[in-house]
Amino acid sequence: MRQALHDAIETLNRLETMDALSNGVLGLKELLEVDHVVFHAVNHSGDQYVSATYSAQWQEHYRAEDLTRIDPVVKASRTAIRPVNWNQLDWSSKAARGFLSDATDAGVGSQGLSVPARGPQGQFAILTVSHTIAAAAWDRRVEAMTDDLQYLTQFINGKALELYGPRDEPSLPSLSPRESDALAQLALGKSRPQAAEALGISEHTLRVYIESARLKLGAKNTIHAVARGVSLGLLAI
Amino acid sequence: MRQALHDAIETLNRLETMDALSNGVLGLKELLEVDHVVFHAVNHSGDQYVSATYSAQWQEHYRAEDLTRIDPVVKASRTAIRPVNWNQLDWSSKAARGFLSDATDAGVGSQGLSVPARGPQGQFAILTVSHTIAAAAWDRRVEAMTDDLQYLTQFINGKALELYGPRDEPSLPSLSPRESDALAQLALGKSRPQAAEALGISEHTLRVYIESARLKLGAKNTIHAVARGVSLGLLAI
DNA sequence: TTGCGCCTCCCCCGAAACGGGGAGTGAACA
DNA sequence: TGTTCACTCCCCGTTTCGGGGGAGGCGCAA
Repeated sequence: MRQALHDAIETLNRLETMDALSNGVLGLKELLEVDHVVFHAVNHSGDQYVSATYSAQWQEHYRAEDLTRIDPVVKASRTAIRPVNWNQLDWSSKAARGFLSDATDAGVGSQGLSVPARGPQGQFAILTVSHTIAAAAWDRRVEAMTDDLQYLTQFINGKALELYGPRDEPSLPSLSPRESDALAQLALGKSRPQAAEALGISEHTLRVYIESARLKLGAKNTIHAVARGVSLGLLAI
Repeated sequence: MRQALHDAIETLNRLETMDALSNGVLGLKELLEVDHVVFHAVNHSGDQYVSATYSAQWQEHYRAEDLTRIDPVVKASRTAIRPVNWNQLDWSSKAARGFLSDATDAGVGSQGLSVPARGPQGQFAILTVSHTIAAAAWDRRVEAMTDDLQYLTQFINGKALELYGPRDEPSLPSLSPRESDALAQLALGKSRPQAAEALGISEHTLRVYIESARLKLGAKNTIHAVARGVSLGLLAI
């Protein structure tokens, strides 16, 4: 399977459009021998990019109801270091059980594994495989495929970012070390007087750096500048 | 080499302390057949964690001069999707050339490859291997080792986060969807009136969500709350 | 039935931030 | 030599923020 995986990755690597990549992702269903495969990039300027083998009906329902806001899989994956086995999610709330029930009715699969991947500018994506199978059998398959899926997910995410990326941030801003320091101090919770003191400069000087950084980031205000700095990975916090 | 890599990862996986992981990282130098290996976690509450085979003198100099602020490798890796070959960095500025000169004098190695890795809460780390070799020969080695290094880096980063993580964020906050929405709108650059309008609520209501989210995040002010929300991956932006 | 969380809305006032403006020095580069 | 960038500092009026307070309805779980 590992050689087939490597071949699949080489094939994916040659693709040059998001549509082709999307089709390539859908094709992984046979290779991975699961009911469904989903690549779900949650952050792209607030938009979402989904490539899934789920039914069009379920995908439309998910989108229309904005289920990303309450999807326990997305919630858990956002803060996960390792891949998330659906078995280990908290399904205790009524909303989560309702969601799972609706999803199962829609043919999503009773078991799943979701692998998070992150990009340099705060982008976040999940590769999910799901299957209808007994929990114990699924756990064994999960143990066998986790390493390969992590590599596959990093690769697909990297490829998606490369294909999509130039539109995200045509020209990534560069902050001077002091500009970065100024925003970082604010991001760490310091007030302006405290930030100025921490950096050994006056509040007036700090303000100049904040303003300059704000303009470079194309931000509308200081909160926006800090948010962009953090999500672009420009602040050492 | 791949079987040896897999064995090394299994050994690393059994480690239970950061010191042991650090020693394990140092030991990768022989396996990878390079002059130096460095695991450099740049974000841990603003602190840095470094495990490197560089000389103690260079490490102390790097720390004392806070060279992370100007290190072109760190700068490029922060925003990189793929591993960064030092050959492809911008060494044109005097500061960058001075840095490279000092580093080379300190025995760092003339060529390097740096692999970025990210954590769910905005953590950022780099696994760097460096070697003194001709550029063309290095490029060939890079091509051969990139996939393995990406997997190795994700693994070490994940392990480091697991070992270190409980101290980072003992209890990860959970925001209600509306709280998250409120901060997300601010993070996207909207003023409070605009954010309220976008969400279809009053400014007073928005303020309640901002305050509530701020308390849950343990933030000192709104900027801090947004920064934490973004870096913790809690905001869909 | 009670308590809690989420979502919704309002008021006052002092402190802080913002938006506009002004200025300087030193180093590096064309 | 002139320009640009980074780093440094100051003023003032207006706007926004944050800390304090108040209130309601709805749904869910114990």
